[in-house]
Amino acid sequence: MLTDRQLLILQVIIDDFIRYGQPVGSRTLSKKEKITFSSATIRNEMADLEELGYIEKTHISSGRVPSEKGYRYYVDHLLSPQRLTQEDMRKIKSIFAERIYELEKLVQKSAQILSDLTSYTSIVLGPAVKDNKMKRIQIIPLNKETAVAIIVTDTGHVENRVITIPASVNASDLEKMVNILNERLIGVPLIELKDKIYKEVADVLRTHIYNYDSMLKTISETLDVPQEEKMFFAGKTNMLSQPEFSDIQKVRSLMTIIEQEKDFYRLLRKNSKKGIQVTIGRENQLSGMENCSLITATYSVGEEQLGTIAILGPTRMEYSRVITILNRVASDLSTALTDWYQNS
Amino acid sequence: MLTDRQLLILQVIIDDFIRYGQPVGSRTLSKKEKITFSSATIRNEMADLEELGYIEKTHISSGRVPSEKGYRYYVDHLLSPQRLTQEDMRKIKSIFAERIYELEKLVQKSAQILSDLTSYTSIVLGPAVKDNKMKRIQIIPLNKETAVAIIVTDTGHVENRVITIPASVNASDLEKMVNILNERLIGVPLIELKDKIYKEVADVLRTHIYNYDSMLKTISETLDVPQEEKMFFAGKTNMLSQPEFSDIQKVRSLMTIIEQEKDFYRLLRKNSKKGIQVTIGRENQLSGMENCSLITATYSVGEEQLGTIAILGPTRMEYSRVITILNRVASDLSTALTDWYQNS
DNA sequence: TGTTAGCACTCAGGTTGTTCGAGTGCTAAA
DNA sequence: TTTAGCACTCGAACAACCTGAGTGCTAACA
Repeated sequence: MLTDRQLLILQVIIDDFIRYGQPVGSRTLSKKEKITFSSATIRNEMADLEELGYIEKTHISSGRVPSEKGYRYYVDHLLSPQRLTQEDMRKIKSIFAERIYELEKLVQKSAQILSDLTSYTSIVLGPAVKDNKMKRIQIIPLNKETAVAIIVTDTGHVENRVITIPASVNASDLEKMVNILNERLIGVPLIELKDKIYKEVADVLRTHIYNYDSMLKTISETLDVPQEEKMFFAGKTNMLSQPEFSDIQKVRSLMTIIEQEKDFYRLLRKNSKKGIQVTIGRENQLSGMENCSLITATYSVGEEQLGTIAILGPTRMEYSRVITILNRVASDLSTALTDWYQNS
Repeated sequence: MLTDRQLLILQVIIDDFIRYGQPVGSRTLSKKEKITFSSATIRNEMADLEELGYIEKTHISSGRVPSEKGYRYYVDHLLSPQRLTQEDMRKIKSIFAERIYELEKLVQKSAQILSDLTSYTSIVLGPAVKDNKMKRIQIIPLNKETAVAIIVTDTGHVENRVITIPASVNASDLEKMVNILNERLIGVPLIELKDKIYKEVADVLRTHIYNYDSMLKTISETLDVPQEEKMFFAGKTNMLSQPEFSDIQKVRSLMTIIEQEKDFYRLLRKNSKKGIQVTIGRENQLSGMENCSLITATYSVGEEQLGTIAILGPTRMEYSRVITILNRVASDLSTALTDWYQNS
């Protein structure tokens, strides 16, 4: 186990490194207020800390730099709690300044403000459409072959897609079907729609509609709702200002990951456990993210978890500040949404 | 005026520089097949070309590099026409491989393929929603205060927004109004909707609907259609692979512009004259784009111009190839869309 | 008169050597 | 156990030097 003094030194090293981005030497440390012993003592302790894997040297006679293990320990045990400034609070409140009517807009704005506050990149995983409840289905013919299918949910979200209509289906049948669907399916979560149709509505349809079979295809096309939550980015270019990304190679590999979205989405889903999650450097298991840390928090309505907000920054990230901010935004977001859902 | 020999030299210099990205010296030039005279002669000619402002030196004893004026002349007079390879043609055709049902998807795919083909960044300005014609309006109440307003256009595009409903408006009035709007406004371009309402539909509404005045707000909220075309990017990170962007500063300022979208949109609109438009370096009048050129082409249905496709690359760009590709894609896109509009 | 060979000159970029400062580890004394 | 002192290491910054690619100019040539 680490001694108290070692912990102190580890903490001060990481704090300093996060602040200035330069390897920290024993002399610098000895000048810190909290540190009452000499640089030689510090050197001895640092040698031990290095042997244990918490800090590293960039070259043989350099100051020390936190290792991933060091950051991990720091995040788990050494974080000094932060208070938000007035200014920070003001910005966070500004997310909710206007009355919200659309979830997506709110979520997008949150991402924007988060990246503003932190100067890192922020990512928000939006509420999953698949959990919204059906409010209304509408099919509007465009011409002989095609129509627009529209599904409105209880949250005001609108899903729409262009579908093909089999030649054998006529307009009145279509209308009848839409009516039946609207009668039977209100309040059903979108993800369950397809299931429900086959189990409960099929019989009714068969008796009322002549062309039931050829209509099946149309129905299932219509109800093909995207499974995945939308991902909103803000401040993608913020990372370019971080000194660790002065190397164009690193920038490229990171940007490629962000641009691809798919792998990144999966990574975010993995982290979507409740509360604050921190993954550091290679813990992310995505090449190109070796120098990055990801901090995620979840927001919810009542007990139901709705989505994830996250900050992507360099491993040398202001963990404490970011965690405080994320916590705050996530909880404010949850409160606002719970309110909103109750009133609608 | 430039002599034929000077033109030849200018052309070969630019061709070579575009290919290899290195300043071109007289010795290198003298070895080219097309060039039959000695390096000393070339040096004399280059001195003249430099004096006239077509080429520049990077330092006192370096080879020559095209100036913006040089590129401008090259693009206007010296482009050697290119033929597309089989592979290029195949990729372009793949845009139209699947039957298209939604304009936006097609346009997005075009952007993707364009950036693939060129390794530059591509931007597509989508068809303006405001020119689409009204097919159906729908207002679906969510709760006492709010409703979703949906406008479907003849192209299958769906616009939707959440609106507030004044307490004084009741459901049946709302329904009545929607019916009247649907009767009177089918086929009207979205941009004209608001106008039309006040001029032609207002009277009908006033006589049929009790709560006309308080409903005005609802109507105008509903019909507030975005004026601007959507902008689709593809290959944003491609620029990172260009050697001229090995400097992180340049990358940052360029990315910031791309990220902002607003200025960029305006720039693209300025270039939306018919045919191929090339703006080189500072001609773009956007700081951060000094090292970039923008090539745009427009696509249309029949005579009506619908949107713009563009390639953003370094000034040292393969103008000839890009122009050929853009021309091709724009014309194929126009043909496909004209077809599509006729059949619907 | 236009073209070319030759030559002196310039400069970027790579290599090498040097110095400086920040840092280390080790040892011996407190 | 802590600390002062010292020898040592290394990176970064800098100057000196060399090389190669390139230029401009001049004088001779066709």
